[in-house]
Amino acid sequence: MKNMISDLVKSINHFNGSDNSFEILRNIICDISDNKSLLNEPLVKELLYLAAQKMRTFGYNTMNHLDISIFQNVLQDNYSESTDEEIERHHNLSLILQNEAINSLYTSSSGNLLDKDQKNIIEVFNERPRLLVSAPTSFGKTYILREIIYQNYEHFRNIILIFPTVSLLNENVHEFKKFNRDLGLEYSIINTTQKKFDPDSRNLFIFTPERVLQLLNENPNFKIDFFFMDEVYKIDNFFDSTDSSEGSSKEEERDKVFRIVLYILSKKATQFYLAGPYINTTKLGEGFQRFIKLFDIRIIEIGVERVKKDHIHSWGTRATIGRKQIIFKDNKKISKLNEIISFLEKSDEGKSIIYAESKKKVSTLAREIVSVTNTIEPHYKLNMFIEHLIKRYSYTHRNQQIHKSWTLIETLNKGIGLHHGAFPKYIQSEILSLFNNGPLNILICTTSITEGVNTKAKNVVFYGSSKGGKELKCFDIKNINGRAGRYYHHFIGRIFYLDKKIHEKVQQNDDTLDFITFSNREVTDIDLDNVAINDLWGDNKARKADRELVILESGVDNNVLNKNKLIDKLKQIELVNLLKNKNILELKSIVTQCSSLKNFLENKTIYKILGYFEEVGLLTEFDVKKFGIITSNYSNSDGMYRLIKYHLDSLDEINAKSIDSIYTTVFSDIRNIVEYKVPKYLTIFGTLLEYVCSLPEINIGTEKIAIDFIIRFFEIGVQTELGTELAEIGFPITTIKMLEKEERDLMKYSFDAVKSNYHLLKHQFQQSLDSYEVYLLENIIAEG
DNA sequence: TTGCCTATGGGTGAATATCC
DNA sequence: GGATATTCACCCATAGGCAA
Repeated sequence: MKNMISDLVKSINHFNGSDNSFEILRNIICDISDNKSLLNEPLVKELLYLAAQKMRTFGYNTMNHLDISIFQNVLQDNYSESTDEEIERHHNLSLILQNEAINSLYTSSSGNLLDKDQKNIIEVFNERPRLLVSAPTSFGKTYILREIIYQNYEHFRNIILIFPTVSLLNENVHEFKKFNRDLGLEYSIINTTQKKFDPDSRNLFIFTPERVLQLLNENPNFKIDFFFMDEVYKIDNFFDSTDSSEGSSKEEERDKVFRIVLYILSKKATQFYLAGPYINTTKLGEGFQRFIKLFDIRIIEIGVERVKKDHIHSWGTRATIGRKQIIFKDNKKISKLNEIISFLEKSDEGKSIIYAESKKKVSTLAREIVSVTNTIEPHYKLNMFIEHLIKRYSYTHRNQQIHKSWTLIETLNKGIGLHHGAFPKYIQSEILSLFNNGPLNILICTTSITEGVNTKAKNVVFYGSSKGGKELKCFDIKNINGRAGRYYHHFIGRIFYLDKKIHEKVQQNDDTLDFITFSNREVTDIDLDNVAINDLWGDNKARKADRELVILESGVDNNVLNKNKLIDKLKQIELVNLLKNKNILELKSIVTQCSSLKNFLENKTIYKILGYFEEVGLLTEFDVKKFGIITSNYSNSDGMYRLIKYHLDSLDEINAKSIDSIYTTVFSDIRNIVEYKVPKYLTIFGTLLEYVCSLPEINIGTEKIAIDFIIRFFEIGVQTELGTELAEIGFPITTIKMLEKEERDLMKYSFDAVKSNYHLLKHQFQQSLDSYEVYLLENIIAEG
């Protein structure tokens, strides 16, 4: 304790603003603050306060509930006339003045106290408004964003904020609504492409890259003043391969969307702010360097974390945690994990995330851990949620209720959450919220947890040492580590390594982020289609020229091809030619089939359309069959049951492994095929069909085509206006489908009508919904 | 979907290193 | 020098890729 104080004094004196001295001082502050018993000491309080003020990192004082008043006892004393005391008094007075000076300097115009690094970023932006910031998780990147928007309110009329996932959109919509209201700003906050907006007033779009593309397609000349892109490393698939475990084939990877959106917006808006964690800005690829130069972008790299990270070597026979030690009884990886978990549980060391390498591994690990974990106290909301999962997703098969073999249910009952990309969005976010604010203390997850979602975990345990089949990159490891301890919640985050290789790898820093559009490397055809020839380099220029020639010769209107930016233009041309050569009668019948959902479903039009894609080589015969069966099955009101039943029928034994794999497959199929791929193909088809029909030589009226409605039906899975709105906010789709079937009268209302008359409809809703669903619905209504 | 094949990673025991 | 810890090499189970 005495050592700690003298170390603290020494480090305060040695602090000179360098990363190194910052880290040393931070480690001491965090170590002391993490040990609450030391905090009672008035001297410790004063020193901690001074240290944080000196670092201009005010979060530490907020977390320790320290402010200048801790010095007041000295001030309020009646000083005698002795000279020493006067000096002392003088010293304290100047301390207060100094403190006030610091605070007013670091208080932003919106009234928030900013850390030194945060303030610096805003100043740099105001000097040169194109910025790339690399900063660790929970550094406050969106906090800075709000400050930038506030300071530039006058000339930021239309703003786009880009986040990688829909759940992040919802989180940020909430925050920005509050920001907009609290500071009296006049932005309309728009997060879906369906929502109408007035281009001449102030708009704040909070979109995924896909939604940005759609916005730009529909409003090609729309003026954007400023945009923000979070997790900007996603433009480079080599750098980040988190998505590849999703089972998506190469051509579906998302990096292209990020690249194209960043390319288009950079050319459109003069001001932007790009952010991402752990980007080594001294090792940017050739293409990224050109991008920086071309757009005159300033780079800021924040290397040091605010939270101290304890890296705990757990691959050997023992693990040392501060002064405590675990001596492993067994050398098996799984038993070590169990020992770590029970250590953390017993010593009340906070919430933990366990990293597993695949969805399957998440379930198997869960099953092995659950047997040694203690049962938790009953928790009202958790129980409601479990009841709901059972009610909506469990069925009886061969006289067995399948949820009894569903690992998720078993683990939730024991206070363990599972998290991976396959679960429906609302299940993912409920599990996260039960982990962050509820009774779940352990979360077993894949890289899905790094998708920008914030958690309150203090510990991370590396069980998995790869990602799907692939090797974890240094970047991935850092990103997962970033979840250990959260600034403003913890001083220390712990990372347990069960594999030495992972710990070695995290020390290296050899990942290179590139923007291949501007590089000499071979880019994809889709990149070529969306980039101006003058911006390309190397062989890509010639490739683009060749393609342009083919496109020109085809005679197909380029504006039509541009509407679907993510599909190879040459393939689109092939499709146009295919449709052109069809018999007029066949085209007419397709148009009729697409005129209403009823016709579409009755004629099994989906097979015919997917068949066209097979003809041009975008799909295989197997895909067409599979996509067709799954979408048709799911489009029924008992779609979930049909998909699960299909797998159950071919099952020889009901056990946890087989049931888990059924749920994972069904959930993944719904996300991948029903909600993503099929709508994508239908959208292209719709565009091209309308184009072909409008050609003078064909000339078929297309006014009746309702393909947009059909697409939305598949994409969201529901039919009514109210259902669509509810689905968008994150209400369970299975539940909406049930309501659409059983409560037709109720579902005829508009969302606004339900909102304002909820007290009258309440009873009717309660009859069909389970208590968790009622809770969700009431939350949605309360939030408006 | 199914089944085969390959790559991977975990477990095991022997060999080597390290510590007292 | 002995005991313990760590590393290494090998084997096997398994998951995931791939093709029909």
